[in-house]
Amino acid sequence: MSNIRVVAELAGVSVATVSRTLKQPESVSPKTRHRVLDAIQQAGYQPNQLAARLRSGKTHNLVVLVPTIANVFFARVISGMQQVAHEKGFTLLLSNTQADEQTECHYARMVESAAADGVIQLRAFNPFKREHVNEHQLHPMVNACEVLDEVACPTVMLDNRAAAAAMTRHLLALGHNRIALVKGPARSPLTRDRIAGYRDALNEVGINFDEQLLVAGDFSLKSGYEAAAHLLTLAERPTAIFCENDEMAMGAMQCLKKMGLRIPEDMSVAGFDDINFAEYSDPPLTTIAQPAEEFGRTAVSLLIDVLQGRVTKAAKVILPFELVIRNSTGPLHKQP
Amino acid sequence: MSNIRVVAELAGVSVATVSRTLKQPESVSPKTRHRVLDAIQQAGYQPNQLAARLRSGKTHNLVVLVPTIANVFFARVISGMQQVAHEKGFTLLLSNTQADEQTECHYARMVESAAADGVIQLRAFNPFKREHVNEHQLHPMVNACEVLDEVACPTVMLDNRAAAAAMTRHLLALGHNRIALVKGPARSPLTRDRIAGYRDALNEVGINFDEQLLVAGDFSLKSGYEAAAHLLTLAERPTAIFCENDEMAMGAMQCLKKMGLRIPEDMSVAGFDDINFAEYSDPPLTTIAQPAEEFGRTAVSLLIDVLQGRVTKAAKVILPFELVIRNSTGPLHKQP
DNA sequence: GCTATAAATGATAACGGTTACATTTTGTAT
DNA sequence: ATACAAAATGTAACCGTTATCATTTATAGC
Repeated sequence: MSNIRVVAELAGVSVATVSRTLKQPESVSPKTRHRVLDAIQQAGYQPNQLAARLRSGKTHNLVVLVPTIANVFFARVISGMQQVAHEKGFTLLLSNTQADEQTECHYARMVESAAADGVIQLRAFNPFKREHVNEHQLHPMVNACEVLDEVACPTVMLDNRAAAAAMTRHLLALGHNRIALVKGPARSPLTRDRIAGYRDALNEVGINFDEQLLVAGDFSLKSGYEAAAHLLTLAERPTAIFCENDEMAMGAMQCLKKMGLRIPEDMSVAGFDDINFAEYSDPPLTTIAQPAEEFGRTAVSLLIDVLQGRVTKAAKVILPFELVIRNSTGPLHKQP
Repeated sequence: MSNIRVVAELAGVSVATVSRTLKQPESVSPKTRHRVLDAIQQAGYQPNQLAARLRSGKTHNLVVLVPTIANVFFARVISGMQQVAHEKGFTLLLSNTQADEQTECHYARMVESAAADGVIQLRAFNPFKREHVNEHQLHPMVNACEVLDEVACPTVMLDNRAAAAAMTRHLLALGHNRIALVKGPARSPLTRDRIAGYRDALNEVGINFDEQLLVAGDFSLKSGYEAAAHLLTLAERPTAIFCENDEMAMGAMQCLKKMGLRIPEDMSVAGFDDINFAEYSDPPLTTIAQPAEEFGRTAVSLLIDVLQGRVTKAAKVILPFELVIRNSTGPLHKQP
């Protein structure tokens, strides 16, 4: 592999001139510029990024900590990240952490060991050690999707509370007054906020919160199925099930249909995220649309701003949601 | 950020000894080892990877070229890759190429510019320039999922032809003799192989191939929907639809149900991949299960072997598939 | 105590760029 | 032609490691 010295010799100039030809072409006279470019061509020269990065101290790598890539929503978020990263000359180092804190810390440490410039964390966990926390200094990190409130860190989020309230109001407006909520992972702030929104909406119309109607889930199809199965065993069944993501809603629908219930006549079902499959489920799913790709795009762009010193405050960017009403929710039908 | 010199001074040894303490601890006497480790601790020293990589010429980065991360199947493949990469101390540089050749070449060039050691390509396209092809030298590349036959390159694949034949035989055995096939992207070898398998099975029982029953698709839910809609307009309708992936099968089912057809009584539908949603669709989808995570694991492991010179031939690893029969396929019911 | 050998450590040159500073060349005004 | 500023180019230090080779120190055998 040829290096800058070979090119310099070939062009009959110094290595500095070769470097300048590539980095600041305007500072090199047209005729030497041509000579150098010809030599580069001839030598098949590709500048060694490692060397350049070592000298400049910038890796142009961004670590992405994602709990599970196999999650359709996250896959879309990453897709958006990739787009902006590519445009701005950055590369994404992907880490599928399975929500394992040790793995997250391991990858975050790549920043300290100069293997990456910054981190995008899609989960509510701070992978940086306390010791390194400098009160007035931002970590080179951006938090997206799931809010990490303990640490001052630029964040891209949805108003989950408002979104959950909007969906709950939609169900209430259809006449439902026993609405079950299938939660996400217990510790997630996302879950907490959505529960809050759900309660807000119930309070508005004076319906008492019933603990029984809150069921644990983990965002998987299976947990949605099981949650629905559990709800059907209750003495006082709900008439609507609001799931904190679409996968669980689809799992729940599968269970309900298997038990012979019609959707939405016998039970309304709602989801959250508006994944591709939501539109194609049977019946098509009522859900909250989140701008997944936009989450990714904004997060990367924000992180680059932080790295380049253009952002110095832990700003929060709130992205809009949309209530998408399809056919899985409908008016309450009185049981005969 | 403290460097190796600071640590060396702190421990009262040379930089070489510090380096050795970390890389080959056995070559350092126990007492200096302790002294050095203490100094490292005290200085909060993290070796600079950029420097180490520049010197050693290895980046421990692998570029992954994936057409669309948002594809559920690929997401699982990447998940498997990540697992092995992490275990072996490698990092994945993710590139969502949207099947754009220019983007693919751009990322592949990272190998030449020392930003990555190798490439895993999930699509049938060679991102390396011809000029660099050395007849007897392997590219630092592994091809997975979609076979790239023009270039000698280690490959991880499924016997798509056999799998498609197996599914077609299953449908034939149920009494279907007009079986439609919804294809993937036209240029894909994967599509070509699956068509070949489909024809193999038809030939075995002496059914003539009908061009009309071959419909174009692009692996999206929408294209499955449209393909089904088209098939329903045919004068001689098929009684079964075999889609080259599960998303299209789910799109097709949505269309059929909307048109009032029952599945499988009026029309059997089969997919390919066995994504999570397949089990939870209505009805649960008959499909070909592919070991997606295993694709990823094998690909990474193979690439590392190539990089370390343990593999010098363009070996093909063929992974097993499994015919998963659920309820979307059933015996032919004669129309009244 | 004295070699011969092995083990541990040190000094220093790479790795391949970038960049501050020094030097040369070019251009312009007198 | 001369002086002087501006533009172009060259020189060499530097980024933080690792690897090679030389040197010192420990170990063993006699």
